[in-house]
Amino acid sequence: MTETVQAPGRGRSGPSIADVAQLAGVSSQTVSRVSTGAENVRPATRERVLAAMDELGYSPNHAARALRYGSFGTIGVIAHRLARTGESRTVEAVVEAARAEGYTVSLVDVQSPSSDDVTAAAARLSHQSIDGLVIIRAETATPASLAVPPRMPVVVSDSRFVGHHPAVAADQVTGTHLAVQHLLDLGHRTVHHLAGPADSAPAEIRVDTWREHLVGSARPVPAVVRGDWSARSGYEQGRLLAADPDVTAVFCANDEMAAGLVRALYEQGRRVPEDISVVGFDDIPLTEFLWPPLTTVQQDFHLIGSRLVDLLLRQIRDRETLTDSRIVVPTRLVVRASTAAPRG
Amino acid sequence: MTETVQAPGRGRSGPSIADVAQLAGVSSQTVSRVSTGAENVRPATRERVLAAMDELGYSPNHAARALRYGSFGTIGVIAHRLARTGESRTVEAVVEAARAEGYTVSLVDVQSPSSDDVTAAAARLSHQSIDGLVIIRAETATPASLAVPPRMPVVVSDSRFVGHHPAVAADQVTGTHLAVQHLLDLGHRTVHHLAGPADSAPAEIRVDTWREHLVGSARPVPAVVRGDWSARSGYEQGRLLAADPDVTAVFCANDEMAAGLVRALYEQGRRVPEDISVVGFDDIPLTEFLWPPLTTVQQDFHLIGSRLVDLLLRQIRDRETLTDSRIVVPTRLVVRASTAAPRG
DNA sequence: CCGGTCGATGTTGACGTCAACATCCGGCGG
DNA sequence: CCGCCGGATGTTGACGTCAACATCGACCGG
Repeated sequence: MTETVQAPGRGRSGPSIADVAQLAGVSSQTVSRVSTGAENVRPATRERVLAAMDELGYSPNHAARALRYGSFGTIGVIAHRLARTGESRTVEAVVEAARAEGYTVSLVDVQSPSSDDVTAAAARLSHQSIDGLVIIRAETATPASLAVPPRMPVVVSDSRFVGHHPAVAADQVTGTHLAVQHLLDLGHRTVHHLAGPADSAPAEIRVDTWREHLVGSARPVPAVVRGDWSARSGYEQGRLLAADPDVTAVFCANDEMAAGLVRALYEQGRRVPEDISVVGFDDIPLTEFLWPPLTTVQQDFHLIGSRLVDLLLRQIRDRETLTDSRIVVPTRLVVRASTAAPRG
Repeated sequence: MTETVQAPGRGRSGPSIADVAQLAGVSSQTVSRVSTGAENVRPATRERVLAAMDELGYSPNHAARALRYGSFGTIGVIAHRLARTGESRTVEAVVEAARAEGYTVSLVDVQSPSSDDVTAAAARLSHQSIDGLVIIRAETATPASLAVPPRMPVVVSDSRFVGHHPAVAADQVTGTHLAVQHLLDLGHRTVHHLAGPADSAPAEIRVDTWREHLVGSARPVPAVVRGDWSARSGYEQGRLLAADPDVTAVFCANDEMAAGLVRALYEQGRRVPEDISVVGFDDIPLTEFLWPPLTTVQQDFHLIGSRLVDLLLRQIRDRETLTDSRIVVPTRLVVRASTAAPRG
């Protein structure tokens, strides 16, 4: 397709293999052998070539190698709102795992997690010579409408894509069950839910699981309250919930909203956990040092990141077709001080 | 699964310009013209080529273009501990600004911010065909020992590199002065400092500025207390500080340590701000919703990121030499509820 | 001393793209 | 009716690298 004009070439991109060859008085192929670490080069020759490389500051042109090899040593990562806790930790793990395997990472941050934006980003990245693609949180995208270039290995951190693309996802269902059951076990009659935005897939999984659990336990199901993941939205919804005397336990879809909620509750004179118990989700580093320390569902973002890379590299290296693969990374409940039995 | 039958002589990389040309019944050069948006192609021909591209799922091979043009449309980013607030927000801004200019980002996360690791990462990235390099927080690296490939445009988010590389940095000096002066203005006799690790350049700038300010104001200078940026380290140091009755005001080098510190103080029965005032640094999103909401020095990571890209692209596109450039991004003090006049 | 062998090194071509130049065609002025 | 002109399209070669094959030379056994 028609593409934007390239930024004007940077001109000479340094010395080439030929320059080194000339300086060392050998053929370019010998230089190539040295630079790829081939065995069959006399030590004296190798020394001479290395010296020439050093003198000229030579380093191999990756574009040429990529062209020759048909592979780029690069994986593309599409993320949304990179600065968010889960995203940045997952990306960090992906970058780390990729490096351990000798790959670099090309990163794109999409404005919205919609099919259109993700598809566009995938197209952009595939122009950028990548060997595979990691999509972190496709959120509002649907398997049907998300298009990735044909033959491009892909992994998605979203279990809805099972059957379309290999997926790695935290076990949010179990995590949610644990959180809700924990609150019921403490004696709460029911559990309110401060959910993430409705266009987020993980948010919806948590809502659905929360509802199922309550229904399955024959408890009343309160109306869902919505935030947008931010602490501020948690604070705003908290002000409303604080006014409702029926609320004794709130399961929040992430820790930041939980933090905002807790503050709003305090400001309205409702103590945590004495009056209202609160559970978060994610276990971000600060959670333990909030007041009170937050009971939360821990997600292992680091493991998710490295599994994503595992699965992608299996496709890239072994040409495996893994569309049905699904790796579920366990979650666990970390009980701290924000939950307690209801009064009376 | 059986792997797909290889088209003769081709690996995983998709159809080439030649395949499209054959299908459309034109020469490869005409396809190239269509794909670069050249004007001189008859509309009917263009249509035929576009249809062929579509049918084959063609997209240009970036490695070949990069080789041809000597430019890659990619900038390299070296970060340390990507999941940290400042880093991830800066990287996000860099990615966003880069995309707006038509560049993608290649990301490396180094294990340690030392000269050796950063130099190695820079070498690795330069093998990866990048047009320029952004180094976020070189921390323990020194200008003398940090080596980047010759002719490679570089920007560093660290003012110590002025004179070696163009730099963009938050105005930490002013931020620190504001924080310390704010506490002195409230009537505190002096201000303690919970610093970051000694091998971090920003941490040292804050220490030095804090000390200078106290000396300049003829106040006693307490011993520096060291954390490692984590909330846990703030908590641990907070337990010690809580035992010292002379402590009435603490300036913390980041918000996370401040959060840990506040919690430790509470646990030891010292209230914030009634007994001890606390100031943080960064203004991370949760700061406002801690209890009490934290007075802190706000850094504009987003602006830092976009300025880094500005400065880098000026070098890449215009071949400008900017080694003496330095952009200082303002910081400001956000006063919330964790600071007050000392009792009595 | 000679053919043979094997390791070191050189030569050629191809990866996909695109700029420069070459060619081809229709139309138009003379 | 011819030749010229300009736009559309085709052909060639080069970007830097490396695999495959070619060559070269020294050493070895007979």
